[in-house]
Formats: sequence, C-alpha cells, structure tokens
Amino acid sequence: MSKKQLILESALELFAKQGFEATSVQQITEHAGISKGAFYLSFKSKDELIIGLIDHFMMEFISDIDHVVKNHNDDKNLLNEFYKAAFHSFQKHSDFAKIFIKEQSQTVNEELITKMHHYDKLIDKIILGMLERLYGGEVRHTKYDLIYCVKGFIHTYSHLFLFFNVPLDLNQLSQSLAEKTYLLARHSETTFISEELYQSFNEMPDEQVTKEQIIEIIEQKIEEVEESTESESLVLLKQHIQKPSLSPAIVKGLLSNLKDHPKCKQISYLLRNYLEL
Amino acid sequence: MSKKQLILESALELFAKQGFEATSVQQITEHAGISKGAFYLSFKSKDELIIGLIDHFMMEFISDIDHVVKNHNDDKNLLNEFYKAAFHSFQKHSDFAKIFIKEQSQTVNEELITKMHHYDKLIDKIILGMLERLYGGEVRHTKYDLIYCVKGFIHTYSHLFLFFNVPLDLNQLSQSLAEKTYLLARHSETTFISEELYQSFNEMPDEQVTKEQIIEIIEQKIEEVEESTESESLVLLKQHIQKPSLSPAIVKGLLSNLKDHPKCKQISYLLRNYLEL
DNA sequence: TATACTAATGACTGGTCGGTCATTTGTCAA
DNA sequence: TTGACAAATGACCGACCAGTCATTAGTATA
Repeated sequence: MSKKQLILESALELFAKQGFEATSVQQITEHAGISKGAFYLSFKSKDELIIGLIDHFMMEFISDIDHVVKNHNDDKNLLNEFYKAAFHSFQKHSDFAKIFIKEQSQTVNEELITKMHHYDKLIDKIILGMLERLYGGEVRHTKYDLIYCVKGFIHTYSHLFLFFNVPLDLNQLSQSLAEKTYLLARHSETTFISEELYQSFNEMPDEQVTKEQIIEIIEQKIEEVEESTESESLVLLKQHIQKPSLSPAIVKGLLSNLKDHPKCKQISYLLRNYLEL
Repeated sequence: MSKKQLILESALELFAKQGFEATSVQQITEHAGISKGAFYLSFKSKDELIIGLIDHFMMEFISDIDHVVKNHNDDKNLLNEFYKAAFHSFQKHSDFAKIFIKEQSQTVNEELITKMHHYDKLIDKIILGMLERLYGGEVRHTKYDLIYCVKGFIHTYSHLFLFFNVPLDLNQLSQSLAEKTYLLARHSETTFISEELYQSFNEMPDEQVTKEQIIEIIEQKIEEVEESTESESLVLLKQHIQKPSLSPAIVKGLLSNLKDHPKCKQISYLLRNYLEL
C-alpha cells in the first residue's frame, strides 16, 4: 500500500472517531506507523488531507447513486434501489460517512464549505432527476420539498447504523423509506420550497457578489417595482451602498420594507448578505 | 448583565460561528471584554461552559415543545403548532441551535454525548406522546418510524434558516410539515423501527435528576419570580418534595399554576417528570 | 483615612498544535 | 566500494492552547 493511501486510511479512521479538529497530524502518523515529516511528503497540509478525503469519497458516493438512478429501468423499484445504494455506500465507507455528517456544518475552512455546498447541489440534482422521472408534473410544486424530505430521511436513519452499533436490514429500511417517499410524492400538496426559494439558496453563497453587481440589480428592480415604499427604499439603499451614510437601524428598516415583496425578496437576501446583517 | 451571563452570550455567539473545539477561552474573554482569569471565576473549565449552555437551552427547547403538546387542545392543529413551537424556539435561539446541530454528533467529551442522548430521548418521548394522542392505535406499528421522520424534517428544514440567511415563513413551513406528517401517519404501513429495535437503541443508562438538583432550581426560580401565585406554589412544592405532604390533586393544581408562566415552564416540566405525573 | 475584603487581572506554566528542515538511512548504478 | 540521489526521520520552531496564581484595583465598613 502506498504511503499516501496509508495516511488516508489512518486519517479516515481517526477523523471518524474524533472529528477533524480534534485529530492531530501526530496522531495520524503514529497510527500509520510513520514519522511526522513523512506526512508532509504526501500532503501539503492537514487541510489538503481532509479536502482530498472529501473529494474522493463524495465523488464515489455521488457516482454510486447517480449510476443507480441512471441505469435502473424498473421505475416501480427505483426509489427502493436509490435508498439501498445510498445506505450501502454509507455503510461501505462508514468512517467517511461519519466524517461527512460530523463536518458538514462544522468546519471553519472556507474552501470546505464551498465544496460541501457544491456536492450537496449535485446530490440534489440526482434526487430531483429521479423524482421528475417517477412523478413528472405531479410533483411540479412539491419537488424541492421532496428533495429535502429524502435527504432528511437519509440523515436521520443514517444515525442509526453509523452511531449505534446495531446491525440493520438495509433492504427493509430502503423499502420503508421508498414507501414514505412515494406517499409524500403522491399525496402531499402543500409547497414550502418554491422554485424561486430553492434558487435563492443555491445561487448565492458560492461567490461573493460585487458592489457593482448589487447596484446593477437594484437599479433593475427600481424600474420593475411600482409601489412607492419599496421603490424609495431601493433608492436609499442604493445610495447607502455607494456611500455609506445610514444608521444600521435605518438600513434594517429599509430591508424589512423589501423582504415580503415578491419582486424584492431576492435583492433583500443579497443585500443582507452583502451588508452582513 | 452579570459576568456569567456576559460570558455565556459571547461563548454562544463564537461557538455558533466557529464550533466548540475551534473557539478558545481567550477569544471568548476578549469578545466579552474581560480578562482570562475572570472566566475561571464563573466557570470551572471550558467543558463546564458548553455543558451549562446545552443544559440551559435544551431544557428551554424541550419545555417549549412539551408545553405546546400538553396544552393545545385542538387536535386538528396540534402538529402544526408543534412544528411552529420547535422552529420558533430554534429561531429565537439560533446561535444555540447551530451549536446543537454542529456538536450533536461531533463531540469527544463523554459527558456531553450522554447528555445529548438523554435530551434526544426526552424529545422522542414528547413526539411519541403527541403521535399516540393524535393517531392512537393507528400508528401502533409505525410510531417509532414517525418519530424519526419528524426529527428528520426538523433537521433538514432547520438548515435552511440557520445556515442560509433567508427569511422564511415558519408558519407556512409548519403547515407543510404537518401535512407531510399527517400523510405518513395515516397511510404509511411498513415498519422499520420496531418496538424492540427502538428499545435496543435507547438502552443506554438514563440520567436521573436528583432531588437536590430539583430543589436548587426551585430556589433559584423563587428568587426570579415576582408573581405571588407562582412564588407560593413554588414554596409549597419545594416543601412537598423535601417531605411529601400534599395530596396529588393539590400538587397537580400547583403545577398547573406554573405551566404557563414563561419562567416556570421548565421547572413545571421537570417536576411533572420527577413526581411522575 | 485606614483596614479588610472581594473582584479582576494578565503574565506565566506546561503542553500540544501544524509545519519545517538539517540530518540520517536506504537504494541504486557505476 | 563508492558516490549520487531519494526517502524518511524527529528535533525543533513559533503560535496557541487551557488553566493558574501572585498581584493589583475597587469597594465597603469602621
């Protein structure tokens, strides 16, 4: 086994047990039976290691479930096979799955957050494709909620076999979740995550928006909006962004004028992030 | 604001942002504008701080949702109100909610794991009570699965408003989750988590509150509360706990004096469990 | 004002951290 | 056997960690 592989496996095990922050490079190298210096021949830093781990296993997980969805022709069993693939992948790489669950909202490292968000979007896309294929227009208004339900199911039930040492029948589990997903897809009628809302989660946090972009969008919205309150608020906020002059309380108030207007919700979100409110 | 409170609030904010491990005592004291030594006048250690935080907020969260379930009489809206209470509590204490989600499977500290497990069981018990009340024998075989679904819903949807800066209509969200829960309760037929399996997860030794702890909290509340009814009820209950003398009806009456007072909800919940009412 | 007390400080300790690098060890072909 | 080169080591670095404690500042009483 290559030295790099040896380090990866030791790190995997220790990160799963203790978490990333709480595991030192020293511990990893001792566990792998090599010197500390040797670690830095294979990896530039401890951060590069965790990013490598996550890249490797996330791509494996994602291609696992994507393969099932893309290649399974029997629609009647697709949901079942999907859950089976997901749980088997989690079980096969249970150490990684533990890290994934522990670190997914934990880490300080900016690159890792972006990465996680990126992979999360990929998973969403696969689930969405599956739901559209199975239920088509029937889930037109509920599909984004269904994505969240499916992910919620996987998350809670994963806990059972990852963190308790109980042997589970994953086939039975998948069967049971497939039924639940089917029920929700067929009968659920209320929408919470609209197309628009879903987009607003998944556009933004990736790259930082520039001042110029913000102002451009504001100007666009000023043209669109007819109500005077919203319009005036937008003008004032535009001036404030070009040359900060308003007190935080006023800015907050102006933003709250916008937050419920259908055409201004998005810019309100953007501004709140941009102004770090 | 007391020094202890100041430290708690600074720590809450920093833990939410960076996680427990990644936040140093130095940072907390700098943020609170006090010296490092002063920290150790209020807390024996950094561990004691996080345990205190978790105890405080988990009890508040649990008594919040318990209060809704116990006191809401309109069964038709109970699920909705339950989700509303849970999400409002998360939103009100969003810094804590972030810590809770980040650290719930993260921590190395043994005491914290036991504590989390204990609180998780309390939440299960409340959800279970609600499901049994609403659906009775109908969910006899699926109730434990339903608990996990409810927790899964809360977990995934919490992410939306905790980690993205998007304003959400929590009423609409609760409504939508209530519908989903209803659908699953009414139509789901496959069982995965059997009574037996559920028990095997929860075998771990339970954490019992001692008489001394209860009395200590009551004494603390007596100081805080101004209203005479609540205050007198607390004094009587304290005497009863030290030396049982009151009839069950009287005890029940005294407890119901407390159950709606914001500062006494928690002790009311504790006493109800302790006295097994 | 003098005294007695508590509250608060921050320099300090003993460690551990991630990361570096001069040195040693191992492995070749010549 | 030698010399050239790569692989591997672990002592070492500066930074930071949780936690301590001698000292000082602040306050209330006599």
